[in-house]
Amino acid sequence: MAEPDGCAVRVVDAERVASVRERMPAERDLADTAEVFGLLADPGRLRLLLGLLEGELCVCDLAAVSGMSESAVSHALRLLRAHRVVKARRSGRMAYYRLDDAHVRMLLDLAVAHIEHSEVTHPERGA
Amino acid sequence: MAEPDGCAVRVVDAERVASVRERMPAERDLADTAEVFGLLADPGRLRLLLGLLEGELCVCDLAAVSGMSESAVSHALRLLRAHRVVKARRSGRMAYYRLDDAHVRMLLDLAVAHIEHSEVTHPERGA
DNA sequence: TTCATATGTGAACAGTTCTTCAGATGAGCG
DNA sequence: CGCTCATCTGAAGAACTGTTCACATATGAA
Repeated sequence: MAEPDGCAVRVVDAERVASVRERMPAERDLADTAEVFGLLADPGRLRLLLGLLEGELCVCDLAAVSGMSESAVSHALRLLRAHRVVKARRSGRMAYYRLDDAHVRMLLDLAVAHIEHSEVTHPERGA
Repeated sequence: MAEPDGCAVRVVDAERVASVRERMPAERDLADTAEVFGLLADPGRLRLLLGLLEGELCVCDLAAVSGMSESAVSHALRLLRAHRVVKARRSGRMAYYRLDDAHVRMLLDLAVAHIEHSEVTHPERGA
């Protein structure tokens, strides 16, 4: 206890601060979580992942679906692959990608639900 | 139908592509969603928001909780405020912030649940 | 093998983001 | 009023990100 923490930061509610800091996840978990959110923080990658929600697609179809160049898609997929968010299945010279992270799928489902719901509550935005 | 879309992209499964594109949310919704994820894609902001999960805190306590400088906290809070993720209550010269977005709270809860769960499934990471 | 095709990669560039520093604002106190 | 303290802000620089272009790899067909 009584960790000085190196920072000369004033504190108002010391008890709350201590309690919140105790529950704060480890730095590594926070970084991992932030990274996952970061993967979803790009409209292009979001389009790719939403496209994969219903099943696997090959790279060229993902390009068609997302409107991105095939190179951009390949770079994006490499990033997603590196984080085990998608998985590739090769068949001949084609590569079929699919979602491979249940947590990310939940986040995507939640996002879709939110978008659809906001189309109800904010119909002025139109389709 | 038969939109050329300007892009000369080959397509393998034209039917799937058409179906997926039909369900694809509007560009604006995708951009909004990506922005929200982007707000959560930073360990510092994540610490601030997790700190607010249990109730409001003033800026200096948020700095203590997150280990960030008060200036960095203020900048982060301004960003979150601009996106209506947090809300400020002023009392004298203090500013008390609290979460103000049910959707973001859900995402945070989901993240916390995932972190706690992964501590069970990957105990080697320790606390 | 040679060719065409599907995907993957590296380098470079533009745009964005995060932090810090210095100072501004604004409230309370004497 | 002048002073202090809590918060906010703008500017500047470093670091990161996403895209493009050119090329590499690899598979299947001829």
